[in-house]
Amino acid sequence: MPFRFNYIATILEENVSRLTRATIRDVAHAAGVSVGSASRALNGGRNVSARVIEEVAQAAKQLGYQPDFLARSLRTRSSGMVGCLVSDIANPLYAEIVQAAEGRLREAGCLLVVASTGNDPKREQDAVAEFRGRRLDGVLVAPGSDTNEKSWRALAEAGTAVVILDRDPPSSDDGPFPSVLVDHRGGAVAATRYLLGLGHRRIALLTPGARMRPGRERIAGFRQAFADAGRSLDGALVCPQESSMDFAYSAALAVLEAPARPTAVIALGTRILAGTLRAARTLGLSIPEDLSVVSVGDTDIAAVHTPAITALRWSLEDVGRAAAELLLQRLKGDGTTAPPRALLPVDLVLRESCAPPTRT
Amino acid sequence: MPFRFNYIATILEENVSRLTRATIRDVAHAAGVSVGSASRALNGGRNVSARVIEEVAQAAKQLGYQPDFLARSLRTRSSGMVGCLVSDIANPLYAEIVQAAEGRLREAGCLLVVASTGNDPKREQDAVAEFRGRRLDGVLVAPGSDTNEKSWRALAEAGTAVVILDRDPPSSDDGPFPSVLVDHRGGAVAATRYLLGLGHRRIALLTPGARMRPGRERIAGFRQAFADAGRSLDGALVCPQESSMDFAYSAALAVLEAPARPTAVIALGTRILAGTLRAARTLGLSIPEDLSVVSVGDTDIAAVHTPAITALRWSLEDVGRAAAELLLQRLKGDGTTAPPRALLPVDLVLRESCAPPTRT
DNA sequence: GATGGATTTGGAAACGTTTCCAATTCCTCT
DNA sequence: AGAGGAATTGGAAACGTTTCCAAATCCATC
Repeated sequence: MPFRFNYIATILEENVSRLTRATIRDVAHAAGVSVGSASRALNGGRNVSARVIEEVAQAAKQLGYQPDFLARSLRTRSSGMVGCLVSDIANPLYAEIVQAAEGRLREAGCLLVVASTGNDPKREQDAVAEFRGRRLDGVLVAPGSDTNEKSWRALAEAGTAVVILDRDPPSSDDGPFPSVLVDHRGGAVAATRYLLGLGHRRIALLTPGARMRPGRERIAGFRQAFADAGRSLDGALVCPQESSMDFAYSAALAVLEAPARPTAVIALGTRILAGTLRAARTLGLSIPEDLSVVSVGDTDIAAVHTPAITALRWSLEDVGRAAAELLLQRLKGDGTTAPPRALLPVDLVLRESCAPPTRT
Repeated sequence: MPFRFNYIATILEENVSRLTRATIRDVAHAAGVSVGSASRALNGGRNVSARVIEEVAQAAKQLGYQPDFLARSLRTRSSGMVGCLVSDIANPLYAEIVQAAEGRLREAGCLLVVASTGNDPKREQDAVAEFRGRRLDGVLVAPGSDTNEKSWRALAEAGTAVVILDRDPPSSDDGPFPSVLVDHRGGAVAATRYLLGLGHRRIALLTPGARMRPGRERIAGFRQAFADAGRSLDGALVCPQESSMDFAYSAALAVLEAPARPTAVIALGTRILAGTLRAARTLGLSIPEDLSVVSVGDTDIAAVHTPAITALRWSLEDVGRAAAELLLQRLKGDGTTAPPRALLPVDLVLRESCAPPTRT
């Protein structure tokens, strides 16, 4: 059928000269069918004859046809894009989650757009609005603060599927969102119980604060482990603090210089761990003889340090993938079922940084 | 004008009941103007009377109108989105770049979509095609391999603005892309010269290989510093190697156990640094007395280690921001000017891990 | 007050899809 | 062979914008 080839040649030539891509109209024309049929043939092939599918596929291939997702999205009201909103993408904690989520979403043909908020509620709300304007199909979000009502409201009103990353929505809000939670409480219990089991009684929990779910849960777990063991907890040993490096150092120093110095420390986060290790060195405390250390979060530093630091570990990859999964499920499903909730385990990785306390 | 308020009320009611958002048509109708005028009034206000602008703005506000970016993009052929393609977003190296780029792009009203390729050329090309299909305005990309012709071709044919992150396109290709490069060579020269100046003669360069620009440039800088000093370079001291943690450890071990063991090591990357430090510990070599160490890349480990490790540092934030800047410039401009090229400096951060070699 | 140009306006045509609807074709069964 | 239903098809209407074009209005000048 020379006609078709001529036609294709014509279109190709036009495209080259105009620097414009082939549209489905070109494909349809080249295949000698209507636009509607071409569309049907290209998508799934519901209600099209095999012949048409074949013809269209061939024409599409010859023209190098690539569908325009924008146009499709406009029509179908689904952009095939998902947003991820975290305070700081550069934070390895979030970076790995983003990475894993992107992987799963790509399998489903979704793109992931990222935005960091720098913990600014204003920017959080702006980003949600922006996402909404772009008709993103869903959002993975770790609000910078659990308690900012406005942000939660913005999410509720965004009208897209939402999955929360390791945060607790204010309980009262209308229909909590699906969420992926990490069992920080269980982890803290395990770590504390372990130290108690080694014989430690004065244990310091160095935490950047209880503003958000992870911190809250860890503190709760810490207390719970003491309660379970029938031991009373010296409240002063929970030390909420800022997490800047220098501050962590001086705070750790203060704790370790106290008259009844703790014999074990649970350090939350990279910075606090680093500050603690440095403080221990400054004071000439050797680990684990003079001081046992557990890191919450298994970072490079914990793994590489000498001695290697016992750490609580959870899979960020799982968090990301579970979040993507939940979201996809939400997008497919009718959304009428109760919001699902994934709780991911935390493991205690035993290394060399803990030992029974020496009597002094 | 009760008519208008009634109308607005009607639209709002419809929207609530249909769960559909107000369109520009609604706004125009509510304001009593044509759709065209409404559009003009909402964008910039070129060729519209002040009265119309006012009316439209008010109607838009009352209806909670939010423009639909998809529709706009379809019409204007510009999606306001930029892609970022790297091997691994979770790698802190890239994560920070992404973070910075996103910040700058947001200022310009662009969204950033990310994709990681896992160093798979196939996925790289797929992603470029996907981006193209979504009509992304541009791409920031760090190809997983400098040498894969196909990937470069895919980029060239993508028809979008491209900015390369710290990679060298094959020289011959048609019109190289704008790029943001880091002066790894200069950094390597500085580090090597510094060690030579301290009196070191046997210096090992532990590198994950020369497959990509950063490695190549560092090796070149290393050689150059020797040449500049009029010293001959023992070729064996350049040790290309895989960068898995265990492998890095055993490789470092092998180097440090060699008969004429090097008195200084330049370690490229987190893993190799960690492996080197561990190997030194294993062999009972103390730093810096028995072994001087320079880290290429200023990571947590380098900064926190005891002794703190002297490191080559460059600003990932600058890389990200410069890349975004270049891309935006490219998007605004006619693109006819020569592709710009940003070269970012590398600094040697002096810490405690280097000293003159002891005569043994 | 008519003339002319500049400004503002409304209507409609894109942008590239998908999907609805009616019309056509194709089977199968009487 | 004709009827009836299922499958396929073409044409057109959306989706929500921006932008083009021609018509209408304005304002100053003659």
